[in-house]
Amino acid sequence: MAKTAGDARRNDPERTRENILEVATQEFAEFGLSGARVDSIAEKTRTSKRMIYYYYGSKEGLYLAVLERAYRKIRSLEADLQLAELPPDEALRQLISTTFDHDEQNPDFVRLVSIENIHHAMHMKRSSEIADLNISVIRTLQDIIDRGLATGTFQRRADAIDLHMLISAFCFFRVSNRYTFGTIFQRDLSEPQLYNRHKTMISEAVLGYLRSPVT
Amino acid sequence: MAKTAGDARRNDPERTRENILEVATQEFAEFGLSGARVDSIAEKTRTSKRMIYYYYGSKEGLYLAVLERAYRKIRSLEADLQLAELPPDEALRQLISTTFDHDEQNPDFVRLVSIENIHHAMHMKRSSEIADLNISVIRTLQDIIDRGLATGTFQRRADAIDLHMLISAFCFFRVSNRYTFGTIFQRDLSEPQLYNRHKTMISEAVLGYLRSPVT
Amino acid sequence: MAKTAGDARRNDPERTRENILEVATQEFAEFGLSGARVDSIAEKTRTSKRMIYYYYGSKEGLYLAVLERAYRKIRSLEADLQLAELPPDEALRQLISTTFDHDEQNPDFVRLVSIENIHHAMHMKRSSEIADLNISVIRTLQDIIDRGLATGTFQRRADAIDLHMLISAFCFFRVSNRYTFGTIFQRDLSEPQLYNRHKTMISEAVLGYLRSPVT
Amino acid sequence: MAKTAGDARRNDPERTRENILEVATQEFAEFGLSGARVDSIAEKTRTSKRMIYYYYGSKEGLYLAVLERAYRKIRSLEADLQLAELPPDEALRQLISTTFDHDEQNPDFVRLVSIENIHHAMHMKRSSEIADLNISVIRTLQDIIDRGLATGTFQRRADAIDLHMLISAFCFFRVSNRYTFGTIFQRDLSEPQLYNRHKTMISEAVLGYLRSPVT
DNA sequence: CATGAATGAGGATTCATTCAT
DNA sequence: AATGAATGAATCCTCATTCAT
Repeated sequence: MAKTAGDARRNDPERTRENILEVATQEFAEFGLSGARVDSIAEKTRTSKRMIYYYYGSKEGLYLAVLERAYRKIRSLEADLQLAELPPDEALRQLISTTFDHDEQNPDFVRLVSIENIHHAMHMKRSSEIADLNISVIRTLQDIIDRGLATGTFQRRADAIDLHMLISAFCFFRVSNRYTFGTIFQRDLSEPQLYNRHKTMISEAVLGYLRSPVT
Repeated sequence: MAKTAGDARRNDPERTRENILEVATQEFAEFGLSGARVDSIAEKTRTSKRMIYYYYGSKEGLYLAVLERAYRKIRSLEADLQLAELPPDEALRQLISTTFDHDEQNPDFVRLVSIENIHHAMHMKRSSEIADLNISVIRTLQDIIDRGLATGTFQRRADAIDLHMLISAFCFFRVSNRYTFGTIFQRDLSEPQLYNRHKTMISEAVLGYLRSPVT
Repeated sequence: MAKTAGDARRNDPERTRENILEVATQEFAEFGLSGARVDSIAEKTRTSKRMIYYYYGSKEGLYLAVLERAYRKIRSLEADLQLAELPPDEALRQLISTTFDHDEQNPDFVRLVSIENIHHAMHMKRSSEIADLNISVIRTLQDIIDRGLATGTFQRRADAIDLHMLISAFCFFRVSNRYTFGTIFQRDLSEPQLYNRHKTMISEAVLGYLRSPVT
Repeated sequence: MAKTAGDARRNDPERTRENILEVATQEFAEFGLSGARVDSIAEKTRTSKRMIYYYYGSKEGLYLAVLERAYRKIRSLEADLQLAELPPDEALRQLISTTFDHDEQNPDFVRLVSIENIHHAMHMKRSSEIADLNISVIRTLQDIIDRGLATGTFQRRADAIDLHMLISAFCFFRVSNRYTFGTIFQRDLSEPQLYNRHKTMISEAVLGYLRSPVT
């Protein structure tokens, strides 16, 4: 009997591994590390619980693999940015827009990061892969700041990492705290009409900060 | 055997309840809802596991009580603000400073809110107490915005809730994402020297936003 | 409803613990540490698997408790020996007889010790209780040796621990190696007629050793 | 691609089988039948887990092969003894010395026998090879006894199998119970200085037994 | 002769919760 | 108001073994 192209079940370990990671990503993002159930993950998989242990060794091993995969995605996204040609303020707007959209479109990632913080980033620290995240975004930001100061667009010599935090904080919070914020203020943060308003707000706030003279 | 007045252990249910909540707050903040262990909480308590069930019914009941207690603290803090007399920009700086300091000094609260978001604010929604959180800060902010526009200090008619989110996001993120951010950027966000720099940054960003004309 | 004397199930933790130990002793002696099944032990108990963990924490914890209990029995037996009044050779014969009978009658103990040796006495070493086994038998033996030399009954100043080993070795081996020895030599070592012959043999060998002059 | 003569890895099944047995011997001796892990054995092998099943069918099959190999070694050793020319007591001393040294130098064998006893010699019984162990040592011993009685060196008509047990017991116990004995009496039985003392002791005890008149 | 992928069945352990007093 | 003992139902994980090539 010839192997048909569609019979990937038995012979495509890479696909099996990926399938496990996809399912696990959702479960961990939904319930957290302790809250997620290996049994539940296995059921939603095309394979069995046994294979999860075969490939990832333990629940924590699986969680780490999920985390690494999530960060790998981001890294490639950040690396793709081509902002060197744009004027500084425009480049910054674009960078903010990218971050904003990313978090908005990847609530699983946002939740995984929240979860990892609950665990004191313990797994991330142990991961050589994630720890090495050479955050290219910082270099990009530094370049924007330098160019902005040179052209006089910006007045303030901001620290690139601080600036990244300012941007990230808002983009991240909108998603991470969607539920409590929405409950308290009866406002659905995923409403489309808030989308542009918020993106503008964070952009203007950041630009406002960089433009304002140091007193 | 007569109960003596000093024997508060057996005769002060209020103290016992409070003691349980204190311990539980730390445990839930540290390990999350599923991660926390009732046994572990009980051990650190001056009373027994049985009492937790006696007073709070279930693990979730205890968690909810912890959450309500955490929000109760905040509410009183926000209500204490006396900013009406200050000029708008000064009032805003003070409000931001208060939020900033609060989150910095209450990492347990920040973590509890993160955890509650992982749970889709499900418990918060069910709590009549928390849902009723009469967010006075919004009224305070609205007043500041109005006064700022009237005096010409601000140019932008911002939405008070949006503004609150802008402020909260940064203050909250600094604490909630301390671990992952610290790991990736090798920067300890609790370092004292960052404290003022960050507080200034968020203040200037918000003020910059309000000052800048709408294009 | 008054507690009846017979209703020991719920209210006699000591009896429950003892019951677990009895069953576990048999299972560990029969199948070894890794071979024994917690489920199987639980089934044979008057209580549930959960209680095993409640009382002993883990399979190893249970195994250690079983081991400690086994040694505790021996210790009290050894301490009961009253040999000071007997002539040295008679005292020695009696001591040997006691050891011989003990091992013959307690194959579970012999097997547990064999098992513990397979584990490099790892659990025993960790047990403060067993490690402290103040082996009174050594003092008894030393006294017999000293008296025998004084009276001229013995010619050889033997080391008490060596002598204990000489005696133990034979008594223990008869039981511990019953199966392989029996299979190879087609001889059932538990046959009653071998009992006296073997007891005499070890006695005479030991006495022969002590009596013979050092060359 | 032609197989080269030197590529023994793929082409020497006998060597592969032997390699598996060597590794398995250590693992079974170290952890027992249930304690040993097929995975662990496979990893330490030059081949794969699948080959173990290919050659030995099952874990028990492998264990049996290990056991048979261990006994095969012994048999050849015992057969090599050339004691007929020596005077009876000297022959006995030599036989004891050989047994003593063998056990001392082959702790793996001693442990395997202990393990097999835990399993009631079940595998040994099923093995036609081991069951047929034509214990030449018994004939040797019988010859020594007979000659000793004839020459008047010995007074006691001992049973050859009993005598073998007496000798084996001590030699075996020294190794099999090394760990528990060492722990209880704080004495390292593998110390070189004990070596001669113990060898002499067992020799003198056995000779003392044979020399002493039956009362 | 050789192998990487796959797995069903079981095994140890944990957890929130309740019982009986 | 308070509690020590007890527990059913998961939950994570492991193990010897087989499949397909």
